Amino acid sequence: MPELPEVEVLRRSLEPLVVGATIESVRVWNSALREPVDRRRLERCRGREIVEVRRRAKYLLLDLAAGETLVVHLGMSGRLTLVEASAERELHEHLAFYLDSAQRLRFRDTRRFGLVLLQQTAELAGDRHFVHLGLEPLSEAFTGGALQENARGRRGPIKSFLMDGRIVVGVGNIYAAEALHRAGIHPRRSVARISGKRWETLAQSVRQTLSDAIDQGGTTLNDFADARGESGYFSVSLSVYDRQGEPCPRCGRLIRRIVQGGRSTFYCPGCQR
DNA sequence: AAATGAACCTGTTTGC
DNA sequence: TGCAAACAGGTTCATT
Repeated sequence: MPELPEVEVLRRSLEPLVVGATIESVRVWNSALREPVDRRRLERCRGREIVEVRRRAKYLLLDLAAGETLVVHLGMSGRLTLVEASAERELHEHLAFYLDSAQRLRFRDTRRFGLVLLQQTAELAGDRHFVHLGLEPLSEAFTGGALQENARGRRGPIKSFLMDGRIVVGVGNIYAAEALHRAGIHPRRSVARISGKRWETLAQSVRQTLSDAIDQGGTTLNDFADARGESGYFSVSLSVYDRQGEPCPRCGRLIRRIVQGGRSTFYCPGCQR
């Protein structure tokens, strides 16, 4: 479900709701996520104030007082929403943080590919989940030149390259397809056959696609929602993703679906070369 | 080293 | 109608 825009939308919606609140207790109903939830370690959240809400790649970071950070990853189907403390436990609600505001931060994740852990804030950069992560696509460092540099010695398809978190983070299956369409680049094109000029176009396309999606509240296909449970509406702006058989909004040719690395790829055969 | 495929898990859609 | 296969927004591991 959540790629960079969705996590950023969640971050922005959550920030004003929880910064300044103190976590009174933590409840874990099911610890079997992507990695087992460490209940004892999570107990350290008790009595801590949430001082900042940040994002790195697709990870949401809740900085707590006294130098520790709650790390949350939504996997494919995760949701993090703020509800009344007394609300009934929802199906697939695996854990929750009860706040002093009489609300609880509910983590629900149908497929359990998500992740929740506590880490020392100062140790985050070196944590195994973060140490190999590539460029933030909305940062100054993300340029066509940087992409081209990272592509040296590689020959694989550009779509897989864009989805490789060691190169650039936050771009998943939806936005890789959309950014390549925007840039006019065929998803199967080898990274060894992309000109310097087109690398710049691509970097701009990735940036613009992600920013537009954030502005529109993210993409809700099935169940993405922000901290208040609101859906995003970027899905109406999708040009190619899940639109096989429909006309390309730019040139009118019919959108095609292929499979790359076991994932669906959607593209326009007319304007993507 | 880079590229590929499979695995993790549950729910929904598609095809026979 | 019923059942099985295919598929879904991510990440990581094993194998070429």
